[in-house]
Amino acid sequence: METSKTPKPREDQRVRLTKTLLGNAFLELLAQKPVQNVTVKELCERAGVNRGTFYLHYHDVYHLMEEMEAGLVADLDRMLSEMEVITPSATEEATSTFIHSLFAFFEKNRELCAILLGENGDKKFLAVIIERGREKSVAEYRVKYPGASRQKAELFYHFIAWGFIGLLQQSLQGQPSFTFKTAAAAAGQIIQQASRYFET
Amino acid sequence: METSKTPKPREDQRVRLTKTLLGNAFLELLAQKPVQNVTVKELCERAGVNRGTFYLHYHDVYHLMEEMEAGLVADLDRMLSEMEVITPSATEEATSTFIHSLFAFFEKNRELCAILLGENGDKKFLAVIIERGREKSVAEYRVKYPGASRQKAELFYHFIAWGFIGLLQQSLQGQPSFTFKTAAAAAGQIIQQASRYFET
DNA sequence: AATGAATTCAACACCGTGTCTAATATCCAT
DNA sequence: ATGGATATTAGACACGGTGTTGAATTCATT
Repeated sequence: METSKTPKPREDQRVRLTKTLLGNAFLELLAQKPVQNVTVKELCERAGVNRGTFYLHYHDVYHLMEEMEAGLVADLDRMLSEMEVITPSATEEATSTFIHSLFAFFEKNRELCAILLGENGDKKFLAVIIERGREKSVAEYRVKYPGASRQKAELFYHFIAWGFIGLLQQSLQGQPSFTFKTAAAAAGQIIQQASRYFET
Repeated sequence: METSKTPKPREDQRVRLTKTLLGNAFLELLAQKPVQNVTVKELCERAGVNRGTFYLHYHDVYHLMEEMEAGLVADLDRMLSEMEVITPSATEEATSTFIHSLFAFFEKNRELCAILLGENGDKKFLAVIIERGREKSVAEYRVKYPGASRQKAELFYHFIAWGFIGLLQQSLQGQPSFTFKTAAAAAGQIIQQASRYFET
């Protein structure tokens, strides 16, 4: 038998079209108002799609949003696994380029990410993003700093991850003094210094 | 004339009652479902308050939520101004106790904070909290590390603030390994190490 | 006790929702 | 290219929550 799962017959062209139309219209609306104020009616009108068609694919607006998030997370996972090259002896340069790659990823998907991470954003998305990097990062820390307890590594990771997202979020919101480059550089340096926490 | 502003005739007992009833019922519901699924109807039924009365005080559920947030922020501001004692030469202990105080504050208002900072929480609240501490903290950094540029201080603050909230949020969610004490201690140590960023 | 204000109750039109049907348009495989 | 399958459309429907109103009533304050 061939790959029993995910034969991926590639979605019908019509479906892809309507989904794209809905997605674009959704982004336009989210740039104006929070999700909870986006109505299926106006969304479909803007997209030029029949309201009934929407319900053929999604339960409600939140379902649509989740699907878009899922796509983004899938891309992120793909990127992370590509640089899976485990770095037990991660040099400062390695982590630096890693951080830069992350920033680049979010920069590439700027429009959606700015919305999901901005005010009116979805905190679940934030939680998922952070959870995605947790296991791998904690494992890496414990290799790098053998003396550290699991709890210590977890505490450190959460602090660092949130801090990272904080700078990233500021960049995405278009703060002029928070360029992607400067923010990424700062994140790298701060994290490096903070790592001394393990020598406590 | 007496204090022209905020004569504070103290709200009528009746409105205080209805507001507390609504507030409590709101918290109960928020523990079960996200805000966007809370309906005015069920909220009033649970609170034992007439639906018309609700509209006498609030536009919608979000208005109610904002008022509760505002109260919390006001308390926080009060607490911050009380320890206004500017610490140009802030010792490690001073910042440590400061962090501990912050954790204590959130612990005291645990129920509401856990909701506002948890999944389904309000990202605006997070933004407000962080903005509240920004100016003062940045100013303090620039006194402590005279060589640091404003931008550098801002970058550092955002990273630290988000990291702090990250640990706090984990504690509030009741992660067993993230006690308030351990989380506060970790935050203090990590921040202390990270401060070396200014010596870069 | 009297005044003023807050609450209640019922009713109202309005709007978005979610579902359904039949008709139409479009895709995909043969 | 033609077929059958499938997606989209248009319209209608009941349902439920919304936000507002008016009159009656309860309650707090003086």
